[in-house]
Amino acid sequence: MKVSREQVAENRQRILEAAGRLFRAKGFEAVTVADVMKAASLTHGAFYGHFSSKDDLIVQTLAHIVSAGIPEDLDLTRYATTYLSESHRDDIAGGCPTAGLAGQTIHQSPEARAAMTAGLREHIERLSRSAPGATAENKRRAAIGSWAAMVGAVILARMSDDPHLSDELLAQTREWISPK
Amino acid sequence: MKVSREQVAENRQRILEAAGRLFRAKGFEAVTVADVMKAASLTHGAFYGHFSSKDDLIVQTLAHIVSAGIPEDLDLTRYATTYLSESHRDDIAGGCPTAGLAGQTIHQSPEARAAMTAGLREHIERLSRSAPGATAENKRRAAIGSWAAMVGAVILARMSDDPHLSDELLAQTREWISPK
DNA sequence: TGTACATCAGTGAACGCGCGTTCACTGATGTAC
DNA sequence: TGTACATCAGTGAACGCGCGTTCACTGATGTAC
Repeated sequence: MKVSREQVAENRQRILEAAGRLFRAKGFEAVTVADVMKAASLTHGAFYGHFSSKDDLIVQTLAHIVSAGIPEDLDLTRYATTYLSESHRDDIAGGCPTAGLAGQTIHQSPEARAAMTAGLREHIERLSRSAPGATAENKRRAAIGSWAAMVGAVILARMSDDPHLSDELLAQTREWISPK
Repeated sequence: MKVSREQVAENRQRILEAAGRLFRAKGFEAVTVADVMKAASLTHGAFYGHFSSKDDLIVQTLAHIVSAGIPEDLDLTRYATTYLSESHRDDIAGGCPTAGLAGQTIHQSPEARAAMTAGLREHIERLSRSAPGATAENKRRAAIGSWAAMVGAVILARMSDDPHLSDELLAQTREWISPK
């Protein structure tokens, strides 16, 4: 049955939201179109009214998700503390899309990589503003180095099946970034 | 036709080698059992004589690949320079398995994660020996922080579809790690 | 050392399940009068 | 404002391809005598 224009827009948002969480939690390939639609409380047939293909959904989801959740004005040290927390490590579905999806996006479509790259560029710029350093160049270097360490540490901490090593990765990276 | 014992062992090595390169290049899910066997110059039917399932192949491949390629005695700064080089970024199939597969191993079997964790633990220990710092604790912290940054930077550099940004990620992370 | 035969690694066809995608149909929406 | 009808978002069954896995068969290996 036909639904109202607002309902259509809301359904599309629900699909993107569900896809965002599922992709982060399980990875692009392990999530089926039917999974996403079920999580959005729709049937899978309706999918192609919103997106042209699963690849298209991936691109739209990344574009929808990457820029969300970065605070406009952030303090790098405080951000690192939150980012490298155990609760962020454990919240894969709701956590940083870069940590959750960057490794897999390498093997996705050029459009998907472009969406992630746009998010990365913006992320670095925002971090640069509050990064330590006398010159703009030093600030940018600190932003990039810290961001690489944060993303790497969360990925490794999530991968580790040893809780003690996982906690240590987060704590040591936190302390290693801050005194710099 | 039956083949000699040595041939069997050699075939198994070829399968693991081929799987290692293909998994890194394309990801676990995008590579089929037939792809791997073809790359090893065998037919797909022979696969189950060597491994009990594709999941089993993933575990065996990770165990085979993780500890290989780490120099016994390494200098952290020199290692970082090589690791954060453009040629390492571009050699996904032959490059570091952690950078290539850590993000996806999070979603694999407990055995696969255990194999990667074992490699990670060993890697950190080796890096700790040559890391800067007065105490063992400081050395270990530097090793973990540097390793997280290296892995993160290579993943982000490979993900970026902007060659300039990609090069910058490597160069800045290199410089950010060294002066520490 | 030579021969006969049991073993078993590899072959390639086949199976069956799951997933992306399509499509005829339904019925609420929203527009034309 | 009310009514009639065209539109079109969503439904759910169906399709077809690809992939993991199985299996009957082949023929070289390697062992027993």
